[in-house]
Amino acid sequence: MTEQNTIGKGIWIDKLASELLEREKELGRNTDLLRVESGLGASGIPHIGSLGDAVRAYGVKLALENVGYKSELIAYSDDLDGLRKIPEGMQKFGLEEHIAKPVSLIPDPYGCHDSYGMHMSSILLDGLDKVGIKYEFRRAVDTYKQGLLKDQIHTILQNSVKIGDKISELVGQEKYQKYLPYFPVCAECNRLYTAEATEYIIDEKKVKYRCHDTEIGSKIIKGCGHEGEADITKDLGKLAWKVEFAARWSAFDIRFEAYGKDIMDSVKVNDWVSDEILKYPHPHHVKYEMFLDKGGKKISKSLGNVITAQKWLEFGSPKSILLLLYKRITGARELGFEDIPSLMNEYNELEDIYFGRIKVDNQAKLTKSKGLFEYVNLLNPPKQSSIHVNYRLLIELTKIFKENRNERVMKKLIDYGVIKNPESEIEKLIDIAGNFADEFNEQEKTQVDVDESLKKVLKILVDALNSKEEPEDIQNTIYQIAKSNDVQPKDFFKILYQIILGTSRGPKIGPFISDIGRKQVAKILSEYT
RNA sequence: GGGUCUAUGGCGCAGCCAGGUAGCGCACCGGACUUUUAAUCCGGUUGUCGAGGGUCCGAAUCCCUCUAGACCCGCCA
Repeated sequence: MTEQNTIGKGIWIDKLASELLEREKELGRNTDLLRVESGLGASGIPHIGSLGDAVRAYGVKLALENVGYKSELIAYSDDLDGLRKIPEGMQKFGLEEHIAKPVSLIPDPYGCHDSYGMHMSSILLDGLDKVGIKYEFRRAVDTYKQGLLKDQIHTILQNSVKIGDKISELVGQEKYQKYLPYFPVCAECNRLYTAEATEYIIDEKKVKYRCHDTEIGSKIIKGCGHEGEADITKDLGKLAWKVEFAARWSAFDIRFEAYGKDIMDSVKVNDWVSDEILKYPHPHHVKYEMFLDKGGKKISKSLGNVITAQKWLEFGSPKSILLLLYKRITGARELGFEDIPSLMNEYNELEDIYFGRIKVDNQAKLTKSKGLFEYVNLLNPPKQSSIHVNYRLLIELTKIFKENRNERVMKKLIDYGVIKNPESEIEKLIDIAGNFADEFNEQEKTQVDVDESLKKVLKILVDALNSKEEPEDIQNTIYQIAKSNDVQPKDFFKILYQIILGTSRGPKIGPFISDIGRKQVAKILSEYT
């Protein structure tokens, strides 16, 4: 790669934006405003993957602006989605009766938002706010209530036979050859999937439906038997996913939307519907892999399996999230909180490259790294480098110091020569590193076996620590005590680490004991004598 | 049935999307320091880049075929 053919800042986002622009030119569409869209689920607790969808779309918006176009991100919450499953940890709220109702019609069990759906969406929006993403928020419930999609719904229902056949051909799903791709909300019981629409009365813009028992997953949802007609311009209902995107793209004039591979088939159908039925050239796409939970690791157990932005931010900076999401788009990823430390350090490395403190010979890599750094800073990079402290070092230090943590870790960092003066920037890092240490420190309470001879030796050490010994001598003292009492120093040190740190290794023990405080250590050790 | 991704030292991974010196962490070996543990620091070893073919001056990277594994869709959204 040379200077002249670098697109934008040189990363995949720029390439995507340039593909998009090329396509728009070919189509000859107006490019005054290029809208990008991201969908938010509102039926469950938003995973960092849902955040990723919006963050990446925002990246494309930035890339478009960077080359002189106006762009806007629509964050669309599908809060007409029906509640199908009660999320982990929410069984206590008695949501059973609301199963199959649109999440925007279910009261917020936490009582802080106007509905269950809004509560969930807000968690995601809060995450976006915290990492600095700007967006225009729209809700499905308002979109349908205001009839913004009524023309598209009308066209789709008029062509339902053609669409049903095409869905069957493209993805092998035959359901829509029988039913309309539109689900009214039952006027009697407020449920969504139970109302089956069989006929569209074109002149009246109404669908006929009957509320019957239906199966979701392995559960049977009882319908109320109501038969009625729903006005698609007024009454509540929603298009099936296989056609809904297309309606929205056309109505909102969306030019770009990324999607996860799990909805690949839906996108395929929607592209066709958009192009052929609604006569709106579908937006440019990029497909991404889903984030998977780490297999076989215990880390998620205490936390539930959901990695939310909020939880991530307890342990890592907003930039670590942006780095995760902007560094690449391809490739299946197993993701866990244990990835945070390397991302924190990787950001520092990028910053060093950006400010020329690390030399990179390969011009292409240099351009890419700099570009990535700019995107992680949302194309508003800092003027000066921040102070860098290795995040893993911070975690180790915060493991050791639990009391007066900030002050003592800061002092250690100054001792080590990592920093010169206490900095508020570093204070924040110590806080989150401390959170990480507290949450993930393997408190395996390894049963420390202390036999009689060891007890004796420990007692001698406790006495020694309680005397007025100089800290410099602690290391030697321990060694001497072990040796003169026929205990292998190796074993003795190991036992000490186990008692003090809960691990079998650690920092040099003499200075370490004086860091914690001799009296304190003596007290801990005496419990084993 | 349809589709996507992954395969790189002993282990875990980066590099691939825009071809140009195969890299990192852990482990391992050696040295320094330490009164022999540990920690720290310095140095070092480890690779037919899953297999085969193609394009190219040049392929881990691009194209095709194959093998193995993971996941998604074929309820719903």
